[in-house]
Amino acid sequence: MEDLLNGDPYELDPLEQQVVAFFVDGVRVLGLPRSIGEIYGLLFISQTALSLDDLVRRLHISKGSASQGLRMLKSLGAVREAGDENERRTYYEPAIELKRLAGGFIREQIRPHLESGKTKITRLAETTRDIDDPERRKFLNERVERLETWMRSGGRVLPVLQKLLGQ
Amino acid sequence: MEDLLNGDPYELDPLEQQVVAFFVDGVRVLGLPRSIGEIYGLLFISQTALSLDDLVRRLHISKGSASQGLRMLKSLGAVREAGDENERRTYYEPAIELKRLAGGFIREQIRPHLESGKTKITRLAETTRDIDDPERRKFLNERVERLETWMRSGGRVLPVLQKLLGQ
DNA sequence: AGTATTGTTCAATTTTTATTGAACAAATAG
DNA sequence: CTATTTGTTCAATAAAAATTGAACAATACT
Repeated sequence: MEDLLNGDPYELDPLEQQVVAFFVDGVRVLGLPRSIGEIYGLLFISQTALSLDDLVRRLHISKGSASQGLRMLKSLGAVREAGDENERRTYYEPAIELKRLAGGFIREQIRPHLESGKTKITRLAETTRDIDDPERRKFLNERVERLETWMRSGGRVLPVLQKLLGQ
Repeated sequence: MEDLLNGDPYELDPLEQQVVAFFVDGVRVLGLPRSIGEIYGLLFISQTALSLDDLVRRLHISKGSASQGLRMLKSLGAVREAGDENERRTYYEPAIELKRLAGGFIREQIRPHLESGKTKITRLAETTRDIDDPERRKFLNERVERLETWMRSGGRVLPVLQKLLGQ
């Protein structure tokens, strides 16, 4: 409101835009909304911690988006609240260790699906038992076992992934 | 059209529905459309190869969806055309080796993004060089290096992933 | 006490993405 | 050659997902 004559002083400079765009693309690959990429991107390239209000003003996103975006980023361990405990508002800074980022993503977005997948396969195995035709049942059992193998592989891969990314 | 009195003989039985639902959920995690999961799911649980038309009739999806879905599944190496070269229409069967599935997904969906990411970071590094303030430039260089480290880690992880899933 | 500020929630809206179906091309059958 | 069958393409439509913004709660300031 207090910018007279000249452009909005909160506008992103070209480099900031480039970085934000980079992360917007990045999070889309992970299936996360663009606002997540914008927020993380701006934090990533900022030398100082930013408040929710800073993000709203500089990215031109709504308070709602910023609030929800920050919540998700916190749950992923991708941002943390900056020190200053006695400040009125809270400021955020990015976690930049790949280990932390990958770990959060695996924990929040991948593991739950793996778990629910295992449950569903168990239920599938039960349904398969009720099939009358023995030949059909044999085929189905093979397929269910295949799914179980997939899940086991998935379970084995995640820790390795985390180890490889954490250094 | 030729079903008299009774229900559509093409309707999925409960077990088929369960499997299809499983794959619909599965592909959503990967960021792929539900029709992909439906098609692959039905192929996965079918003892015989199915034609495009079979998929349309049994899943109640349009020819367009089936055609596009099969194209993507072929590009991912997740389905192949069944033998019978002299048949009029082509029949499809699923690839069920995790190695093949993961390999296709990595090749088609992950590697291209990694590559374009590297390119963008190179461009970022160039932009950073033009920054006047030396302190700001130093900070930016650190961040760009961090991104380069991430990409290197990503590049190192993929082959390991493939190896772990292939057995 | 009242008033400002900071942040959350969620129904309404917008934006994005997937799906449909009609038009079309290619290939085979009659 | 004409019909039919098989499959693709893509503009229009429907469905899903993200974003907004107004209402609200909580806390701090005067």
